[in-house]
Amino acid sequence: MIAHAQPELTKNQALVFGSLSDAGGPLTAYAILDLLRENGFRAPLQVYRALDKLVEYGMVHRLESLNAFVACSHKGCAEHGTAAFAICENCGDVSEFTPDEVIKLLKEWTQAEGFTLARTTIELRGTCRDCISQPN
Amino acid sequence: MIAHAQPELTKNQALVFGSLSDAGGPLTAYAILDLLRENGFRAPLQVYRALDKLVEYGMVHRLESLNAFVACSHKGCAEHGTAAFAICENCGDVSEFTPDEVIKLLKEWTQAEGFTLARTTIELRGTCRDCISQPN
DNA sequence: GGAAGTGGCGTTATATTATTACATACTTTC
DNA sequence: GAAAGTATGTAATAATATAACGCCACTTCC
Ligand SMILES: [Zn+2]
Ligand SMILES: [Zn+2]
Ligand SMILES: [Zn+2]
Ligand SMILES: [Zn+2]
Repeated sequence: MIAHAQPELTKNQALVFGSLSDAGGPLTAYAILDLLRENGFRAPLQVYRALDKLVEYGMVHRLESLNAFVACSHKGCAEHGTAAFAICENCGDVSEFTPDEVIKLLKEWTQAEGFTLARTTIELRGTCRDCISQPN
Repeated sequence: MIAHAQPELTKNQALVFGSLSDAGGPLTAYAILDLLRENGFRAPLQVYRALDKLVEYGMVHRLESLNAFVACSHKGCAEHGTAAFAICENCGDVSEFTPDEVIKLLKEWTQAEGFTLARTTIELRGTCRDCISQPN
């Protein structure tokens, strides 16, 4: 949908994206900061500035209900339609998916309302299959 | 969907709900606190505790992408299905709606995934009809 | 009545998340 | 080389949210 070529990342952007990719799940900005202190990071703004760009490039998604960030789950972060997220409140796992039919319905609603849609947040909170089947 | 009888509100809950109803739009917890200082409010917890209950009762909704709260737009706050919100980034207006078909599709996804859904956040950001037609 | 439990409230302090402001450095463009 | 644009570093602060403690009112159970 949003067509971004895979951009050259600056040093800080690459470090932040690496942290998120390695984590394999959501991290808060301050968690990233702590991970990157050994790489010379000293202040939150270094993280937030990189995150702003990475989100703009579509390589990282912001989870509004967690105030956290997660690397896009797609290979090479190819551009894709609006994403939705299922967040397990037990283990913290986040599943990204692309509910095209849902997006289509929401777009129809906005068009009927005359609302110009810029950005859509869809976040499901609950318990993932693994946590249900393995109650610890 | 969620069946809550209209509960008796405590004094603080009534004050907070009144602020949100009067505002006719979203307020942050600290904005509510400032509004209620003349009513004796002194600390954020007084607001947050009331908001927790009001959200639990379904009378107030939390807007995750704004870190703000809004009174339910339904008369008497009758229980209703999962709500979605269209938020105008120009004028701040928030429209609450109940996209039942969207919710149905999302539920189908969660059932297929074995994900036990507890709570759904759907927030659309953009520009409302009025702000489009009256560009200031 | 008294003990124990529950829920709301008030207050202080603190934690967490995010931005403002200003200075420096480097690159691209003309 | 000047100008503009972009990335960076740093300190300070703003904005959002919770922890911890004690008090009071009320209920329930013996
Ligand atoms: Zn993605
Ligand atoms: Zn889980
Ligand atoms: Zn509602
Ligand atoms: Zn508007």
